Amino acid sequence: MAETRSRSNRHAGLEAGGILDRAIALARDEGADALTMRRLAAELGVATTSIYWHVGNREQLLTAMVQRHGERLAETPITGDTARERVLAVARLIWEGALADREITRLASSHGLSSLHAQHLELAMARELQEAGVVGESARDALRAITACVGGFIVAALLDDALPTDHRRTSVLAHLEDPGLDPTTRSALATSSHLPSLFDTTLQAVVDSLVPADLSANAYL
Amino acid sequence: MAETRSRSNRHAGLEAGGILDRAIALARDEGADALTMRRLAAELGVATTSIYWHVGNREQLLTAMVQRHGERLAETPITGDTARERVLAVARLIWEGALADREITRLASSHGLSSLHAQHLELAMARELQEAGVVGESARDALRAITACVGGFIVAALLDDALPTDHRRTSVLAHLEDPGLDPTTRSALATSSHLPSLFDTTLQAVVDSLVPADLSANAYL
DNA sequence: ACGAAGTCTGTGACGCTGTCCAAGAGAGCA
DNA sequence: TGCTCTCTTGGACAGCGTCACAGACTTCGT
Repeated sequence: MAETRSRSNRHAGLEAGGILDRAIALARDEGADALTMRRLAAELGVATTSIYWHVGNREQLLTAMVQRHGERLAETPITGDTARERVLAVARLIWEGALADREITRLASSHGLSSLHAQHLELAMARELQEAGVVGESARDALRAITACVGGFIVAALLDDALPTDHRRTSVLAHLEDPGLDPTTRSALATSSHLPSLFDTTLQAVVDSLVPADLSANAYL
Repeated sequence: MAETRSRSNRHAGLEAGGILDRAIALARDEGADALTMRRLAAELGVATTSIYWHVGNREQLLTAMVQRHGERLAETPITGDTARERVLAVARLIWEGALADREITRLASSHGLSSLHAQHLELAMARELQEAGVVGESARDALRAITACVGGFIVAALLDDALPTDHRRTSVLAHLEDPGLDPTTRSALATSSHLPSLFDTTLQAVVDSLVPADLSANAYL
């Protein structure tokens, strides 16, 4: 009965996995800023140093959190008739997964861990690219280009709901005087785009430019 | 002789502009992390509180820095035969300007000030879009999509040279096992793409999908 | 010429952060 | 019982942004 949970509950039953889950929950529920070592320790009813013992310092904590969270993102099945469509579908999965838990994404993005966060989905995209006939350096470059654009849209979406109103891009651009600019455009710039649909059309174009059209499904092999 | 420099050198000849320039230089020369209030004050030979007096708190300092730096970015003339080409040229200007002073870009990007940083160039892009016949909400959406992709590439480039080797994306992806993946692709994933050329081809595709081809230069008007 | 008003500067503190040393408590084994 | 290994803790350290307060200097009104 005391043997079952491995050998790690010597004192307080604290283990790395539980710390990570609690950290993820804390960031998701109360924002990325709420995730401090002390706050997380308090949440666990433990001294700060215990986190260091089990997980390591803050950077290691964030890395492990993002990795763990990223594994869950890759569980959704990929749908689509052609490989080309499935490439786009994976892009959409990255996008949706990132926005579903924005605070984790924010944490990952501000610490250069986005690649780690989406690594499994990127691998899935590499597989779909291969099935579409894109391999080797072309696959590497296609993957890079697509994920760069996806990442850009994610950052844009994160900024849209976290920025103080006075330097959102809508206000920034609208407050810039330009006599030559069409008044229709000018007033449109003060409103915000519908990012999900913009994401779809833009990434469609990017994927189409990088992945050849379906040559009855056997261009390579 | 003492009247010439306006009326602002009451005590130490300190003024907002000088503080901002020094802050920009400090960030550029010694990295974004070196820019602390105390460090900047020491650099200026002044107490920290003086910065608060002239510029404001850290967020206001960063905002003013980014704004000032962004104005200089917009001084480069825009070249290109068709309006469509000039849209791409502006995108390239944003990209190159951002990478020329990476530390400032890093500062802007990590504080949600990227729109502010590139605001003048974005306005220039709006003008070129208008000349290409894209106005109103279409212009707003095109601008948004293009800048999102540009931003994504910029973030990707910043990460490439600032990340510890062990969780760069090349290592991250290469260390992921997948039996079904083509060995050529697998080894290519361990190398890094040439971002500048990838940027060009990708943004070419994005712009082409959003901006109609040149209808002998007078589609609108 | 003298004092009041306004403008700028410096001192020093507050609460917060990540980090870690050194000491202790508990379990298992001899 | 005592030794060892694993885990937990308290408390400190240096650094950060921020600001209340008091002092110094200039300018102006009288």
